[in-house]
Amino acid sequence: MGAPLISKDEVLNRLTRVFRENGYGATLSQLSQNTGLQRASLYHYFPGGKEEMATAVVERSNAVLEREIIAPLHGTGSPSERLRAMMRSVDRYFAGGTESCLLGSLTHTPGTHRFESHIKAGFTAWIDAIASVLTEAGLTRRTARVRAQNAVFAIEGALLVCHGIGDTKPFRRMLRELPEQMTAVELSAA
Amino acid sequence: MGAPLISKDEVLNRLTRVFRENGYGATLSQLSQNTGLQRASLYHYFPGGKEEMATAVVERSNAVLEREIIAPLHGTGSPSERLRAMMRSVDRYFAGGTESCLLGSLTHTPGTHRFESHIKAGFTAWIDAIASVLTEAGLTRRTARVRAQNAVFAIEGALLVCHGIGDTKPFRRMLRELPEQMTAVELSAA
DNA sequence: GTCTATACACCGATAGAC
DNA sequence: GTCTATCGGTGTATAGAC
Repeated sequence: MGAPLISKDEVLNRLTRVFRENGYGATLSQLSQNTGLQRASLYHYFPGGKEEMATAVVERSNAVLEREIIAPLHGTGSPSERLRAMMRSVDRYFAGGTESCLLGSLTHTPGTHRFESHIKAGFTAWIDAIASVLTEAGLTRRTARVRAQNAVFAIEGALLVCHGIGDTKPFRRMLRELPEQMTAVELSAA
Repeated sequence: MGAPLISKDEVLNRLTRVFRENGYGATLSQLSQNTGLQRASLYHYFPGGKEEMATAVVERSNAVLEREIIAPLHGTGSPSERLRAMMRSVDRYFAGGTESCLLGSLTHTPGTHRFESHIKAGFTAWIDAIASVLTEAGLTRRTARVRAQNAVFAIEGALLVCHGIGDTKPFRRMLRELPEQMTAVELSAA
């Protein structure tokens, strides 16, 4: 013993999986089993215990959100192409609706006041990036902001409800339909 | 001692509050504190322990959903009036976005496989009732179903995200805007 | 860097007095 | 119908050997 069994990055990957499924209610036993490390070894990597593990996970997760989901919004192509690219990333990130959102899981779990700022930062960055693209697409600032919020609500709600009813199809349908709805021209008093 | 301090219905009210906030992660200490009853007294009402408490709470909660939120959809008035009535009920039920959804909280909490059927039943009944009204409003069955799903996704997602970012205003905005969006005429290839 | 062993609090649940 | 007292199990966290 003494030689590291897996890299710290791989440890974080596995911790993330557990926190995504269980929120802050994840237990050290689960985290230990899923990493293959004993509890005491986890404390070697994270002396601050579960709180430090969750903090590391949510910070890295927000970085992934930035890189995998937000960055495509600032890429090349038309606004609606970039929105479709984001939806593909979202579909991949949530494994077609089978995997949960870490921020959502943490929001629901008790004892997560310590992560409030991370949760808020993640959701806000996502909404802001979408709003920026929609502004670029010609929508007013206010409409862009409203539709960006609605899009994130739709994704998070679909994820939750589809998990609850045990059917991921409506989640994927939603992802397909969203870009067109978001960029549609406004109807004044239909 | 011996005389009941509060009615069983009031016990259920208080248990519901705790389960809504904490999901199945609610502890007997919390349930005891919020009811004013000692743990052992809770076992008098619910010999099956926490599982029986949660079952009673979710079953009653689904009955409330049926009575307070679904029933207005089958009332009098035009379809869009009934949708607006439902949104008012939803706003009241979630206290303007400050209170959580029991079904949502249970969905996210570990150890809730026992409530899967209740969760699915609640969400499904809600979606079906909305779809029925939208069909009545002249939408095709398929469009009605899709928009009903989207409406519940939007409500649940807004509830979650608004809780995460600590601002309930987008939730209430969403409730105001939803009825018009749901009943709008379809645009073919905008 | 990994492990075994352990400390101590809280968990859900039960026994039994009044 | 309420309570105090207590059980066994598991929770997070730590000590210390190798």
